[in-house]
Amino acid sequence: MGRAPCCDKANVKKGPWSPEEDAKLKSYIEKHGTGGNWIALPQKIGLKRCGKSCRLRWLNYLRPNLKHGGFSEEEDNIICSLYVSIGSRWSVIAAQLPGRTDNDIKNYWNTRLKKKLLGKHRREPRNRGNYNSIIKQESDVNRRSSTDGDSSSLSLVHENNSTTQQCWPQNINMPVLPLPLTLPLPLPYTDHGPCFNDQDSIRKLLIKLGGRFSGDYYHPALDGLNLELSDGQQSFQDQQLHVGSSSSSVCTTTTVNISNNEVQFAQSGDQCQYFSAQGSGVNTLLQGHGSNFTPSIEELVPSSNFPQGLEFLYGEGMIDHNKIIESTTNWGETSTSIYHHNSLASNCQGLEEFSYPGEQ
DNA sequence: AATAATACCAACCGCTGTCAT
DNA sequence: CATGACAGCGGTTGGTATTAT
Repeated sequence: MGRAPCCDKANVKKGPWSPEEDAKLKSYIEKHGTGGNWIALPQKIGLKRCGKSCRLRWLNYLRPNLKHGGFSEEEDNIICSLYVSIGSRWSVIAAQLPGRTDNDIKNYWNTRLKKKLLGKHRREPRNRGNYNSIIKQESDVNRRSSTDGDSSSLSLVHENNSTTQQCWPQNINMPVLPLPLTLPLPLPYTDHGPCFNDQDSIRKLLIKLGGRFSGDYYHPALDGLNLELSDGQQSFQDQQLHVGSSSSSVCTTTTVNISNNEVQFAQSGDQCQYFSAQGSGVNTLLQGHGSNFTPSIEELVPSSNFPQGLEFLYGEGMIDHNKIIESTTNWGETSTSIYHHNSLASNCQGLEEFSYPGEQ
């Protein structure tokens, strides 16, 4: 038996919210709170909206202290770092970015950051003339000062500091490999055919980008993108994982335990979060491992309870069953990020061997 | 100027987790 | 323990603005 619908769909308004509806919802919640029951809320207010819709509107738009658009470089860094670390756990990522909603971050990632990753020039932020945009501009306190800030993020600065090609955003710190510096060509972006939307492509890219995620750990086997290690090196403890940016004040410790068919992922620090998964999901998650794996990526991605879709970061056979993996994650270390090397030339190194599916 | 293509983002949908009964 | 209801989450869609042809 399926779940009953949360509302009478026939008598519920859908689509964009009007200013009047926003005002009603906002003033009611500010006065009375949600009452812990979103479903009943619209009736109390006299809105012909689904409770879920009210909740979403409040959380994503009307809630105080929300920021819209205008993501800073620092926020870009954090989003990218966390995406690499934990995948599309947008609510978790949003929790690290005050004033941001998961929906906002998700949209931002899907429409911009992913493309930045491949060096796709993105257009100037648009000034949409609708009602929401007006609100947005009003609340957009931290909008980037100019699109230069954005375009700079698209400029590749070689080690000689000369701007050369569009590549990885300048201040987004991506994993780098201990490779001789070779400037990659800009990655072509297209919405058609093999593209970055393909998770496998993303995985390949990030894996190639991510031969090392900790400067404290180095294995010569990682040189030249040889990511395989022998069986004996499957447990990593107390590896440092630096994520964040220089000005971030958030510091957490991440601990992952994989044992007894259970995965636990805990973070402590300014904000404490705890995740765990167990049962068949873990098996699914961990299945398919082989004898070879990539320790550096395992370091990078301490959470083995990746949600579906994150396994692309590992590739096949990179997680071992019943191993206990501990990793500390320090957010906001003095170094810029998870990826340790902060020159953009380095940031782009990993791209050199990246190729699209079907491409040589 | 008209049309098509692209980019962006608010909102919806459906699933899962949690809690009360 | 089973069931139902709700909250929360992530993926997806649809509308609209902007840009390209």
